[in-house]
Amino acid sequence: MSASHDPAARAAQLRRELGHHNHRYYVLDDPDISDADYDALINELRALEAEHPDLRTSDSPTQRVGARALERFAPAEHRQPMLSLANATSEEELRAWVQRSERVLTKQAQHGDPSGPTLRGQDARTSFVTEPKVDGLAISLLYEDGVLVRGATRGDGEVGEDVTQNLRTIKAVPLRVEGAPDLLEVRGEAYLPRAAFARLNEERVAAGEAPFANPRNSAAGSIRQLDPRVTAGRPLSMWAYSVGALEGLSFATQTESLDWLREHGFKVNGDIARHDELEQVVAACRWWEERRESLDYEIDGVVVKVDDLDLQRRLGVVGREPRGAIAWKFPPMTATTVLERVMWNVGRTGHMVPFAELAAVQVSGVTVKLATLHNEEDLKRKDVREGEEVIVTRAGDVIPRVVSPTAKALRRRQRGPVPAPPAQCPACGTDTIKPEDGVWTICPNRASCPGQRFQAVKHFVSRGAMDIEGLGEERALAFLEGGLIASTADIYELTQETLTGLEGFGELSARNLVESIERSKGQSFHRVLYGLGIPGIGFVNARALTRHLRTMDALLAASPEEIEQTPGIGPILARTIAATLSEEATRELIERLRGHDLQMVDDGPDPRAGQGPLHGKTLVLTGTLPELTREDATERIEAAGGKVTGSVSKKTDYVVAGEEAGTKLAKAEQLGTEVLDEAGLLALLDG
DNA sequence: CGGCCTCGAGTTCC
DNA sequence: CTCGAGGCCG
Repeated sequence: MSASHDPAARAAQLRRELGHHNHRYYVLDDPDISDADYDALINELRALEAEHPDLRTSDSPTQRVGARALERFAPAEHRQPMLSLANATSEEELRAWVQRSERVLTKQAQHGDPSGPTLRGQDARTSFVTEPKVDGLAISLLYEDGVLVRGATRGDGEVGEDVTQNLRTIKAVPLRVEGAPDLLEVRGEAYLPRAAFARLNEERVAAGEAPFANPRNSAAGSIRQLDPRVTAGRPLSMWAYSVGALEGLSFATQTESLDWLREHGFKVNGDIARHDELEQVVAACRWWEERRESLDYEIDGVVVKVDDLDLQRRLGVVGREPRGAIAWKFPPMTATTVLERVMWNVGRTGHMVPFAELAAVQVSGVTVKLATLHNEEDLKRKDVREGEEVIVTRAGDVIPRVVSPTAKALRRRQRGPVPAPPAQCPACGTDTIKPEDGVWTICPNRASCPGQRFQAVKHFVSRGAMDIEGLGEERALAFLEGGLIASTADIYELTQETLTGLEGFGELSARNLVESIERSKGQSFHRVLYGLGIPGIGFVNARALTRHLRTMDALLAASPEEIEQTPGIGPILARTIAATLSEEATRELIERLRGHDLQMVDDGPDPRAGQGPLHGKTLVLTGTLPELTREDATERIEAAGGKVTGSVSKKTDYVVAGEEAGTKLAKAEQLGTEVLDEAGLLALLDG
């Protein structure tokens, strides 16, 4: 067999052979030739393609390493939205989901839908498929006539990023699918095997580079590399788990589609199983959880799907979540480590806030060194001591939290003292006090404690208050320490001249900051009031007060009794608010801000005037909406007479669910609260 | 009195 | 997002 005879035929043969070897090696994990022999084949093909550029095809194995770097990724619109999944965190929720699915199907069947679901006996019953929920990056692969034409990330579910060049470098991604229908979209999870991740990190450390925090992050980061050669250097793999858009072929069940994918060169997890009974589903979830640590890939749960694809479609979509599938999430991971020290911070209102310094430990994929201890009472209740072992978790899988001492720590005969709040404020050294009836030890130096002032400035510039872009935590601290500002009002006296030349400031950034400070003067009165940081006036109460009393002058002149007339404000809050407002320091701050033309009058709609379409309705927002920001949505709901609260209860009329809706959506389902997506909300707003 | 709500605070990733 | 404390309201 000589290349000189017929280059085209030889090239085709090499491609076929290399495709076979790639599949054996990367998908089946069972190579049948040596690496050297493989290299010889690919080099021969490269040489051939270099000599005859017209022989180079986009599905050639040599094209797995893209040639040039991109400037940024093009948007890639999904043929079918890539939805997120509802979560079940307990067996009960999983059972509830199964029962609910079957109930919905039964109801549809009873309504005599002629093409209704298959019934077995009285109730609609179906089989379920359990699949590992791999912690990686969801991707979509689009094949036209069997050739990979586009690979995309999930993005917002509607539009992702075109990362075709990078996905081509993944050996488990077939570039060509023999016997594929006209159009085929395969969905899967790109991930970095644990062993490969460990190796990669060793190499990075050896090369003096920072190691990656966890396989998930490095997989996501690798795929979003602009230069595909970097991606090619990362040993990524991919599990295929479903078929999206499809033309020229159809599947009756999830199982059938997975079998097809497996037979056509995709890597499909071999432990995916089908079950007829709920008990088997639960058992499978437990089985995965037990094996979790021993797998070569990270999983954070199990996806349970209704096997019958027609039934899946019938179950429909609520919010952004298909009802035909659910993610059974493993309980948040905990870890054991040593509580090295209990430290204290000063909160905005002067509270001493304890936090834990921990011996660094991995908790569900990230390194944790600090964790909240909440407050003094909580600290006492938890019964932890410095130098002892504690259990750490991540609340909502995000915020590190000390749960309790370990059993071992509790068994110690001689335990250290219960950590006590400091006698002096850690920020200003003033003697702390603990009011008789209070839970918190406080720093009484409200006016000039640098800790409290920092918190006050941080709060004032924050997103919910004046939202001053370019003035974050770090700069606020630098300005305070540099003596540039002493209070929030001083922010409005910063000029381009004072800023230019300061550490980190050029002419441009100085101008930008001055501009955004100027812009913040347009923020509405309720934001200003909230920004003052008066105890008891959070975002909601600020809104209520400005609505009710309309102007700063009216508020300053109001007696506690008058303030109490505001909906949501009772006698206790009214008294403390009036007291704080009458303090000299508060008055002075307000007058200075007024001097800088901040809004002191509510120009919003008078709630008594309009009766909007949402009048008297309570809504809860959860997840990320496709278009509206949370603030926009809140504003529009309120303009329509509705109220937005933070948690779902019996009083909630609607839950508006977006991307990655959390527990609130689950709660809504449980209570039977009506769930809307953004379009549904907009429709309501229009009446 | 009990349910519901708001406030205030923390932290890590990108 | 999540939690505890505690105020508000029916």
